[in-house]
Amino acid sequence: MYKSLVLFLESKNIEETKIKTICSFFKLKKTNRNQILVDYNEVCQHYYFVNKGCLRIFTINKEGLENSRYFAFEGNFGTALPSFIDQKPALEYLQAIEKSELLVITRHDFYFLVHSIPEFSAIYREILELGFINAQQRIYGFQGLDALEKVSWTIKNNPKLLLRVSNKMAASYLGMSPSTLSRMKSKL
Amino acid sequence: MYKSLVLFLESKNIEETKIKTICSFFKLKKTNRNQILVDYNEVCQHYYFVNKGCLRIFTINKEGLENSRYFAFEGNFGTALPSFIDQKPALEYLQAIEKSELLVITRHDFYFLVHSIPEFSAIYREILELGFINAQQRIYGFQGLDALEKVSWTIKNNPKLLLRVSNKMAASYLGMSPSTLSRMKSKL
DNA sequence: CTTAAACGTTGCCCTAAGTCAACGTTTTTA
DNA sequence: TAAAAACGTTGACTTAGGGCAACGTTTAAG
Repeated sequence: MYKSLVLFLESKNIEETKIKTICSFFKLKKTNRNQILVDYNEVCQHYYFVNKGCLRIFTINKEGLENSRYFAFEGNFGTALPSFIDQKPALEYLQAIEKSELLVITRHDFYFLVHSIPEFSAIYREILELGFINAQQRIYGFQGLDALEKVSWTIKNNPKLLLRVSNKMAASYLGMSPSTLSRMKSKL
Repeated sequence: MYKSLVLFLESKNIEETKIKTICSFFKLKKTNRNQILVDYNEVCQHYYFVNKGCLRIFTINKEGLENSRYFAFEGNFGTALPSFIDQKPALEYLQAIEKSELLVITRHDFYFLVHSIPEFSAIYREILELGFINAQQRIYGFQGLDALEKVSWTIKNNPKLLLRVSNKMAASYLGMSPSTLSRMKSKL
């Protein structure tokens, strides 16, 4: 059941007993398609590891349009991180966009592991570093590119995205209208 | 000389002896206006604390246009972080855009402090968390906003930026042409 | 299984923002 | 301190991409 998490931790060269300890803090949670895990005004109290399915972080602007920030597929961690860190209302949604199996840890236990297991602290640091690098690439990658280039860039750098995710959600991630994304896809 | 760094560390409630230790790893470096600290193909080996002046991270795209990613003013840390982390060529520039006084620590010493002083590890984690949150806000903040709204958003969330930085650099940060930024400023 | 709602695609039109050029001002360099 | 280069602003023109609507298809709900 926790196989993918164990695999993930093994890939970080963590010894078996510590892996057992870490896993013992996670609980399995099954979700429906489109189930909301963190609501707009909620303060985020959990970190999620995707065993199966897919998570999305998004918000809705004043005109009612969605803006997607991140998709977490199998084998990745995801949560409404700014809220998780600062314990302020999320001002965004965390959603399972497919029927999913998630491994969930509470914030309390997460920080307990961060402080008590140096290797777990290193994993968290790595998550933050990767998240940061990823966000920077997205800023660089998107700034000054036209719509077609953004789509090509995403196919190259995040190939799962356009395959797993609806046209509408992908468009809201790419910062273009669904019509434009549709037109760009037909061009290549 | 290191007063602003000491103040910064004191604000994180670090005890005096550790502050002394931390400071002992930093060296003062004075730069000219527009001096490049990390070149495009260089691997970044230092972390910088801005005592006086201002740092900028930017890149240049294939059409020769600049794209600025981050500005660090007095009291902030800054470096070409993705390169610093991964030790790959930066593919971006780190530049002092004013005559500056910087406190510099080598990557080796930086990670030594991260691993040996838990409070310093926490500071690094905080830098990453803030950087991450900042990047997310920028993605949300800019996506779906028109040029005028981007400028207002930046005045609200990063008021120093438009005051300290040239029109051209600010435009390259905001992802719009200098002409457009100029026009937007005249509207408000 | 049937009906309704949401989605994806495409055509037409429109607007926000980019490009280019001109001109005055500031900064840099010799 | 004089000449050159870079910058900021503004106007005229162009264009990428958004809005809207139509239509067929897929998904959800009863």
